Amino acid sequence: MSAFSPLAPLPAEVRPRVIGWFEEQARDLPWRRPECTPWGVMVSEVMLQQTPVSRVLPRWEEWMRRWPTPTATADAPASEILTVWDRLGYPRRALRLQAAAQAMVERHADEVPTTVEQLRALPGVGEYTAAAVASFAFGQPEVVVDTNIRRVHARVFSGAALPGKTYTAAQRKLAHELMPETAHDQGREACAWNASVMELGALICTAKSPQCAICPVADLCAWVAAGSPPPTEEQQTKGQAWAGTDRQVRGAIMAELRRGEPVPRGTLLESLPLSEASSEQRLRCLESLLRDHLAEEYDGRVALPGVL
DNA sequence: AAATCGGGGGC
DNA sequence: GCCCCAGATTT
Repeated sequence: MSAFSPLAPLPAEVRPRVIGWFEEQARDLPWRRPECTPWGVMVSEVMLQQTPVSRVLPRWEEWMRRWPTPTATADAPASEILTVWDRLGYPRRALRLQAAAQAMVERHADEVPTTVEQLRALPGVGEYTAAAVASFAFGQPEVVVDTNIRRVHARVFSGAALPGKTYTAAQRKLAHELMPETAHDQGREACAWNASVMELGALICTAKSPQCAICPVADLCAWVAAGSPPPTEEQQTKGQAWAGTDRQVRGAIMAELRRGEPVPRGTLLESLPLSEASSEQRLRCLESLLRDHLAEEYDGRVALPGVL
C-alpha cells in the first residue's frame, strides 16, 4: 500500500527537481561553504533556532572570528558570550552553546561529535539540530525536519496550506518515507534533499506568500492541484504576544546589562524603557534572569555573569 | 500537549 | 499591528 494519495506526486519525481533547483539557486551562506568546520555548522544551527538568516549572518561571522573552535568558546567569559550574541534573542541559547562547547572539550576531544545520539546529549541540541549537524556537517543521511521542511511536505505531498503547530507522528513518518535511498551514494543525495527542501521552504514555498510561479515543483504540488486553499483555523498560528510580556522585560534588562557596566539593582529596575511594566513584573524578571545565570548580582549591583 | 523563552523585519 | 523565523526545555 502506497503512503501517498493518488493525487500526491511521487518523491522520485519531486526530488531531482528540488535538488536541481538548489544547485542553481541556493544562497551562498558561509556555513555551507566547503571550508566551514563542523563547529561552524553547529554554531549556525543553534543561532538559527527561531532566528532568521539575515540576523544570524553578522553574529555568526563575529562568533567564528573570535571563537573558531569549541575550546575557544568554552574558555570565553560568559559576559562576552552574551555580548557577542547581542540581540539574536533567547540568550539562554548562547549559554547552552557554550555549555555544549565545554562538553565537546571534555567528552569529545574538542571535536563536534558525529552521531545523533552524541549530538542530542549536548545542551541546547534537540531532534532537529542533532539531525541537521549530522547531515550538513558530516554527510550523514539523517532525517532533518524544520519548520520549512514541514511546510513544503504539507503542501507538495499532503495538499495542505500549512502543517499545523505540532509535529505529529504522521508527519515524521512522511519525512522518513520521502528520504532518498542511501545505498548507492552513502547518503549524498539524502543530505542534498535535506538542504534543498529547507531552502525551497525558505525562498519559494514561504509561509505567507509562496512564489508558486517560480517553484520547480508547482506542477506536481498537491496544494496547487487542490486550488491553493487557505489555511484552516486548525492550522493558524496563534500569534505570540510580545508587548507587556516577561520576555520583553527580560530582553530590556539584558539590553541594559550588555552595555557592560554593572548597575545598582534599584537603578536597573527603575530605568527600564518600559513605562507600563509594573515593579512586580520587573522584579520577577530580574530574579528569573539571575536564576537562569544570564545575570549575576553582587553587593547590590547587577551585571552579566562573571564581571563582578 | 501546552507554556515559556527574544527580537526584528516584512507586509 | 500582526505574523513569522534552520527550536529546545520545562511543566
